Amino acid sequence: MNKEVNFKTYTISELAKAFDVTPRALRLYEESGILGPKREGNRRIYFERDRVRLRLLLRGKRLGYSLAEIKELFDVYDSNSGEEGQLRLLLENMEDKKKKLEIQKVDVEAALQEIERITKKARKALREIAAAKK
Amino acid sequence: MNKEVNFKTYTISELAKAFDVTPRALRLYEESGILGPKREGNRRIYFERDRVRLRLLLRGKRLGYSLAEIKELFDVYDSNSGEEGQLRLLLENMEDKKKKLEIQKVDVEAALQEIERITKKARKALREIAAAKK
DNA sequence: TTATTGATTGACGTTTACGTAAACGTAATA
DNA sequence: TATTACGTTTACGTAAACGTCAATCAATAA
Repeated sequence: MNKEVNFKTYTISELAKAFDVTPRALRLYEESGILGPKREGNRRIYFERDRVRLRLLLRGKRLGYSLAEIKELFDVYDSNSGEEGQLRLLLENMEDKKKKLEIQKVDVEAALQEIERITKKARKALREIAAAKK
Repeated sequence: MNKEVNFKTYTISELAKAFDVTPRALRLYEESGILGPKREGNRRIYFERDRVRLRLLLRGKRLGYSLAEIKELFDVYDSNSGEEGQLRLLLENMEDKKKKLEIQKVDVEAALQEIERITKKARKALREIAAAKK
Protein backbone atom coordinates (compact mmCIF):
# COMPACT_ATOMS: atom_id res chain seq x y z
CA MET A 1 0.00 0.00 0.00
CA ASN A 2 3.04 2.17 0.15
CA LYS A 3 5.06 2.87 -2.94
CA GLU A 4 8.15 3.76 -1.01
CA VAL A 5 8.17 0.42 0.68
CA ASN A 6 7.27 -1.71 -2.31
CA PHE A 7 9.55 0.00 -4.76
CA LYS A 8 12.64 0.78 -2.81
CA THR A 9 15.50 1.45 -5.18
CA TYR A 10 19.27 1.43 -4.89
CA THR A 11 22.14 3.21 -6.56
CA ILE A 12 25.04 1.14 -7.72
CA SER A 13 27.21 1.99 -4.76
CA GLU A 14 24.42 1.35 -2.27
CA LEU A 15 23.82 -2.08 -3.65
CA ALA A 16 27.55 -2.71 -3.85
CA LYS A 17 28.04 -1.82 -0.23
CA ALA A 18 25.06 -3.86 0.88
CA PHE A 19 26.54 -6.99 -0.65
CA ASP A 20 30.18 -6.13 -0.17
CA VAL A 21 31.10 -6.10 -3.82
CA THR A 22 32.48 -3.28 -5.96
CA PRO A 23 30.45 -1.23 -8.45
CA ARG A 24 32.79 -2.62 -11.07
CA ALA A 25 31.58 -6.11 -10.27
CA LEU A 26 27.93 -5.05 -10.59
CA ARG A 27 28.62 -3.57 -14.00
CA LEU A 28 30.33 -6.77 -15.00
CA TYR A 29 27.37 -8.84 -13.84
CA GLU A 30 25.17 -6.64 -15.97
CA GLU A 31 27.44 -7.03 -18.96
CA SER A 32 27.29 -10.77 -18.37
CA GLY A 33 23.55 -10.58 -18.76
CA ILE A 34 22.67 -11.54 -15.22
CA LEU A 35 21.55 -8.21 -13.80
CA GLY A 36 19.48 -5.71 -15.76
CA PRO A 37 18.93 -2.54 -13.76
CA LYS A 38 16.63 0.16 -15.06
CA ARG A 39 18.07 3.53 -15.98
CA GLU A 40 17.20 6.94 -14.68
CA GLY A 41 18.75 9.01 -17.37
CA ASN A 42 22.20 7.57 -17.42
CA ARG A 43 22.34 6.22 -13.92
CA ARG A 44 21.63 2.62 -13.06
CA ILE A 45 18.75 2.12 -10.70
CA TYR A 46 18.32 -1.23 -8.97
CA PHE A 47 15.07 -2.72 -7.70
CA GLU A 48 14.28 -5.56 -5.40
CA ARG A 49 14.41 -8.00 -8.29
CA ASP A 50 18.07 -7.14 -8.76
CA ARG A 51 18.80 -7.67 -5.11
CA VAL A 52 17.28 -11.10 -5.27
CA ARG A 53 19.21 -12.04 -8.36
CA LEU A 54 22.42 -10.68 -6.91
CA ARG A 55 22.00 -12.72 -3.78
CA LEU A 56 21.51 -15.86 -5.84
CA LEU A 57 24.44 -14.92 -8.05
CA LEU A 58 26.77 -14.54 -5.09
CA ARG A 59 25.65 -17.81 -3.63
CA GLY A 60 26.39 -19.39 -6.96
CA LYS A 61 29.85 -17.91 -6.87
CA ARG A 62 30.49 -19.21 -3.38
CA LEU A 63 29.52 -22.61 -4.71
CA GLY A 64 32.12 -22.27 -7.42
CA TYR A 65 29.96 -21.57 -10.46
CA SER A 66 31.27 -19.28 -13.17
CA LEU A 67 29.29 -16.24 -14.27
CA ALA A 68 28.50 -18.04 -17.52
CA GLU A 69 27.03 -20.98 -15.66
CA ILE A 70 25.05 -18.72 -13.41
CA LYS A 71 23.64 -16.82 -16.35
CA GLU A 72 22.67 -20.09 -17.97
CA LEU A 73 20.78 -21.08 -14.86
CA PHE A 74 18.87 -17.83 -14.76
CA ASP A 75 18.16 -18.13 -18.46
CA VAL A 76 16.76 -21.62 -18.17
CA TYR A 77 14.61 -20.55 -15.30
CA ASP A 78 13.50 -17.22 -16.77
CA SER A 79 12.73 -18.43 -20.23
CA ASN A 80 10.54 -21.24 -19.07
CA SER A 81 7.59 -21.09 -21.39
CA GLY A 82 5.73 -23.85 -19.59
CA GLU A 83 5.99 -25.77 -22.83
CA GLU A 84 6.68 -29.46 -22.43
CA GLY A 85 10.09 -29.56 -24.07
CA GLN A 86 11.26 -26.64 -21.99
CA LEU A 87 10.03 -28.25 -18.82
CA ARG A 88 11.83 -31.49 -19.56
CA LEU A 89 15.00 -29.55 -20.30
CA LEU A 90 14.70 -27.71 -17.03
CA LEU A 91 14.19 -30.94 -15.13
CA GLU A 92 17.23 -32.47 -16.75
CA ASN A 93 19.28 -29.40 -15.92
CA MET A 94 18.16 -29.49 -12.32
CA GLU A 95 19.08 -33.15 -12.10
CA ASP A 96 22.62 -32.33 -13.22
CA LYS A 97 23.01 -29.53 -10.71
CA LYS A 98 21.64 -31.70 -7.99
CA LYS A 99 24.23 -34.39 -8.62
CA LYS A 100 27.03 -31.87 -8.45
CA LEU A 101 25.67 -30.42 -5.26
CA GLU A 102 25.46 -33.84 -3.66
CA ILE A 103 29.13 -34.30 -4.44
CA GLN A 104 29.87 -30.91 -2.94
CA LYS A 105 27.96 -31.89 0.14
CA VAL A 106 30.12 -34.96 0.55
CA ASP A 107 33.25 -32.89 -0.05
CA VAL A 108 32.25 -30.36 2.58
CA GLU A 109 31.44 -33.11 5.06
CA ALA A 110 34.77 -34.81 4.45
CA ALA A 111 36.67 -31.57 4.85
CA LEU A 112 34.87 -30.80 8.09
CA GLN A 113 35.69 -34.22 9.46
CA GLU A 114 39.32 -33.82 8.55
CA ILE A 115 39.39 -30.48 10.30
CA GLU A 116 37.84 -32.11 13.32
CA ARG A 117 40.53 -34.78 13.31
CA ILE A 118 43.38 -32.30 13.00
CA THR A 119 41.88 -30.03 15.62
CA LYS A 120 41.53 -32.79 18.16
CA LYS A 121 45.09 -33.91 17.59
CA ALA A 122 46.39 -30.38 18.00
CA ARG A 123 44.40 -29.79 21.17
CA LYS A 124 45.72 -32.97 22.66
CA ALA A 125 49.27 -31.92 21.88
CA LEU A 126 48.62 -28.57 23.52
CA ARG A 127 47.28 -30.20 26.64
CA GLU A 128 50.37 -32.35 26.85
CA ILE A 129 52.59 -29.30 26.55
CA ALA A 130 50.62 -27.56 29.28
CA ALA A 131 50.94 -30.61 31.53
CA ALA A 132 54.69 -30.82 30.97
CA LYS A 133 55.12 -27.15 31.74
CA LYS A 134 53.92 -27.50 35.28
CA MET B 1 55.90 -57.21 3.43
CA ASN B 2 55.96 -56.70 -0.28
CA LYS B 3 57.86 -53.84 -1.80
CA GLU B 4 55.83 -53.88 -4.97
CA VAL B 5 52.64 -53.39 -3.04
CA ASN B 6 53.87 -50.85 -0.56
CA PHE B 7 55.76 -48.73 -3.04
CA LYS B 8 53.63 -48.74 -6.10
CA THR B 9 54.68 -45.88 -8.35
CA TYR B 10 53.03 -43.97 -11.17
CA THR B 11 54.20 -42.11 -14.22
CA ILE B 12 52.79 -38.67 -14.82
CA SER B 13 50.28 -39.84 -17.40
CA GLU B 14 49.15 -42.76 -15.27
CA LEU B 15 48.42 -40.51 -12.36
CA ALA B 16 46.82 -37.97 -14.65
CA LYS B 17 44.49 -40.54 -16.12
CA ALA B 18 43.64 -41.97 -12.72
CA PHE B 19 42.43 -38.58 -11.51
CA ASP B 20 41.19 -37.26 -14.82
CA VAL B 21 43.55 -34.33 -15.02
CA THR B 22 46.20 -33.50 -17.61
CA PRO B 23 49.94 -33.96 -17.13
CA ARG B 24 50.20 -30.22 -17.56
CA ALA B 25 48.08 -29.75 -14.47
CA LEU B 26 50.26 -32.13 -12.45
CA ARG B 27 53.38 -30.19 -13.45
CA LEU B 28 51.64 -27.00 -12.44
CA TYR B 29 50.71 -28.44 -9.06
CA GLU B 30 54.34 -29.35 -8.62
CA GLU B 31 55.48 -25.87 -9.61
CA SER B 32 52.97 -24.52 -7.11
CA GLY B 33 54.77 -26.48 -4.44
CA ILE B 34 51.96 -28.87 -3.64
CA LEU B 35 53.22 -32.06 -5.23
CA GLY B 36 56.85 -33.13 -5.09
CA PRO B 37 57.39 -36.31 -7.05
CA LYS B 38 60.75 -38.03 -6.98
CA ARG B 39 62.78 -38.28 -10.14
CA GLU B 40 64.08 -41.30 -11.91
CA GLY B 41 66.68 -39.65 -14.02
CA ASN B 42 64.61 -37.00 -15.66
CA ARG B 43 61.22 -38.59 -15.34
CA ARG B 44 58.81 -37.78 -12.57
CA ILE B 45 57.85 -40.71 -10.44
CA TYR B 46 54.84 -40.49 -8.15
CA PHE B 47 54.31 -42.42 -4.95
CA GLU B 48 51.29 -43.06 -2.80
CA ARG B 49 51.97 -39.86 -0.88
CA ASP B 50 51.44 -37.89 -4.08
CA ARG B 51 48.19 -39.67 -4.76
CA VAL B 52 46.92 -38.76 -1.35
CA ARG B 53 47.92 -35.14 -1.71
CA LEU B 54 46.45 -34.98 -5.18
CA ARG B 55 43.15 -36.31 -3.96
CA LEU B 56 43.03 -33.69 -1.24
CA LEU B 57 44.10 -31.01 -3.69
CA LEU B 58 41.29 -31.85 -6.07
CA ARG B 59 38.76 -31.87 -3.30
CA GLY B 60 40.02 -28.45 -2.31
CA LYS B 61 39.54 -27.29 -5.85
CA ARG B 62 36.00 -28.60 -5.97
CA LEU B 63 35.38 -26.63 -2.81
CA GLY B 64 36.61 -23.51 -4.55
CA TYR B 65 40.03 -23.07 -3.00
CA SER B 66 42.85 -21.64 -5.08
CA LEU B 67 46.12 -23.49 -5.46
CA ALA B 68 47.78 -20.91 -3.24
CA GLU B 69 45.27 -21.54 -0.45
CA ILE B 70 45.66 -25.27 -0.84
CA LYS B 71 49.42 -25.01 -0.67
CA GLU B 72 49.11 -22.92 2.45
CA LEU B 73 46.97 -25.57 4.08
CA PHE B 74 49.46 -28.30 3.30
CA ASP B 75 52.28 -26.09 4.53
CA VAL B 76 50.61 -25.39 7.82
CA TYR B 77 49.91 -29.04 8.29
CA ASP B 78 53.29 -30.34 7.11
CA SER B 79 55.44 -27.89 8.96
CA ASN B 80 53.82 -28.54 12.27
CA SER B 81 56.69 -28.70 14.68
CA GLY B 82 54.49 -29.61 17.61
CA GLU B 83 55.66 -26.37 19.15
CA GLU B 84 53.02 -24.43 21.04
CA GLY B 85 52.89 -21.36 18.80
CA GLN B 86 52.60 -23.52 15.72
CA LEU B 87 49.81 -25.53 17.24
CA ARG B 88 47.83 -22.45 18.16
CA LEU B 89 48.32 -21.12 14.64
CA LEU B 90 47.07 -24.36 13.20
CA LEU B 91 44.02 -24.32 15.44
CA GLU B 92 43.21 -20.78 14.43
CA ASN B 93 43.59 -21.67 10.79
CA MET B 94 41.30 -24.66 11.18
CA GLU B 95 38.72 -22.49 12.87
CA ASP B 96 38.69 -20.16 9.87
CA LYS B 97 38.31 -22.97 7.40
CA LYS B 98 35.59 -24.48 9.46
CA LYS B 99 33.56 -21.29 9.40
CA LYS B 100 33.83 -21.06 5.64
CA LEU B 101 32.81 -24.66 5.27
CA GLU B 102 29.76 -24.15 7.47
CA ILE B 103 28.71 -21.33 5.17
CA GLN B 104 29.25 -23.56 2.18
CA LYS B 105 27.14 -26.21 3.80
CA VAL B 106 24.29 -23.75 4.19
CA ASP B 107 24.74 -22.59 0.60
CA VAL B 108 24.61 -26.14 -0.70
CA GLU B 109 21.53 -26.90 1.38
CA ALA B 110 19.78 -23.77 0.14
CA ALA B 111 20.63 -24.55 -3.46
CA LEU B 112 19.35 -28.09 -3.09
CA GLN B 113 16.10 -26.86 -1.63
CA GLU B 114 15.66 -24.39 -4.44
CA ILE B 115 16.23 -27.15 -6.94
CA GLU B 116 13.66 -29.24 -5.13
CA ARG B 117 11.14 -26.40 -5.34
CA ILE B 118 11.71 -25.79 -9.04
CA THR B 119 11.64 -29.48 -9.80
CA LYS B 120 8.32 -30.01 -8.08
CA LYS B 121 6.79 -27.07 -9.86
CA ALA B 122 8.00 -28.32 -13.22
CA ARG B 123 6.75 -31.83 -12.59
CA LYS B 124 3.36 -30.52 -11.64
CA ALA B 125 3.20 -28.49 -14.82
CA LEU B 126 4.12 -31.58 -16.82
CA ARG B 127 1.39 -33.60 -15.17
CA GLU B 128 -1.12 -30.96 -16.05
CA ILE B 129 0.00 -31.00 -19.65
CA ALA B 130 -0.31 -34.77 -19.73
CA ALA B 131 -3.80 -34.57 -18.25
CA ALA B 132 -4.91 -31.95 -20.76
CA LYS B 133 -3.58 -34.02 -23.63
CA LYS B 134 -5.98 -36.85 -23.00
C1' DT C 1 68.76 -49.44 -36.93
C1' DT C 2 64.76 -46.83 -37.24
C1' DA C 3 60.31 -45.46 -35.92
C1' DT C 4 57.21 -44.90 -32.32
C1' DT C 5 55.92 -43.73 -27.68
C1' DG C 6 56.16 -41.09 -23.74
C1' DA C 7 58.53 -37.89 -21.18
C1' DT C 8 61.05 -33.27 -20.41
C1' DT C 9 61.51 -28.07 -20.31
C1' DG C 10 60.46 -23.70 -22.10
C1' DA C 11 57.38 -20.31 -23.71
C1' DC C 12 53.54 -18.15 -25.45
C1' DG C 13 48.23 -18.10 -25.67
C1' DT C 14 43.59 -18.07 -23.41
C1' DT C 15 39.69 -17.45 -20.35
C1' DT C 16 37.61 -15.59 -16.22
C1' DA C 17 36.72 -12.02 -13.13
C1' DC C 18 37.62 -8.42 -11.95
C1' DG C 19 41.07 -3.78 -10.76
C1' DT C 20 42.42 0.59 -12.17
C1' DA C 21 42.82 4.77 -14.53
C1' DA C 22 41.27 8.28 -17.87
C1' DA C 23 38.03 11.46 -19.46
C1' DC C 24 33.73 13.10 -18.91
C1' DG C 25 28.63 14.33 -17.11
C1' DT C 26 25.46 15.92 -13.41
C1' DA C 27 23.61 17.40 -9.10
C1' DA C 28 24.03 19.19 -4.61
C1' DT C 29 26.74 21.94 -1.49
C1' DA C 30 29.91 25.55 0.21
C1' DT D 1 30.45 29.89 -9.13
C1' DA D 2 33.68 26.42 -7.87
C1' DT D 3 34.23 22.25 -5.62
C1' DT D 4 32.95 17.78 -4.20
C1' DA D 5 30.59 13.45 -4.67
C1' DC D 6 28.89 10.08 -7.39
C1' DG D 7 28.03 8.24 -11.64
C1' DT D 8 29.10 6.96 -16.75
C1' DT D 9 31.82 4.55 -20.69
C1' DT D 10 36.13 2.96 -22.66
C1' DA D 11 40.06 0.57 -22.32
C1' DC D 12 44.12 -1.39 -20.75
C1' DG D 13 46.22 -4.34 -16.89
C1' DT D 14 46.43 -8.54 -14.05
C1' DA D 15 46.42 -13.03 -11.52
C1' DA D 16 45.10 -17.80 -11.71
C1' DA D 17 44.92 -22.11 -13.95
C1' DC D 18 45.69 -24.22 -17.19
C1' DG D 19 46.05 -25.33 -22.92
C1' DT D 20 48.98 -25.76 -26.61
C1' DC D 21 52.83 -25.86 -29.24
C1' DA D 22 57.97 -26.70 -30.15
C1' DA D 23 62.29 -28.72 -29.58
C1' DT D 24 64.58 -32.33 -27.45
C1' DC D 25 65.78 -36.77 -25.20
C1' DA D 26 65.44 -41.79 -23.94
C1' DA D 27 63.70 -46.31 -24.00
C1' DT D 28 61.35 -49.77 -26.54
C1' DA D 29 59.17 -52.23 -30.37
C1' DA D 30 59.45 -53.53 -35.16
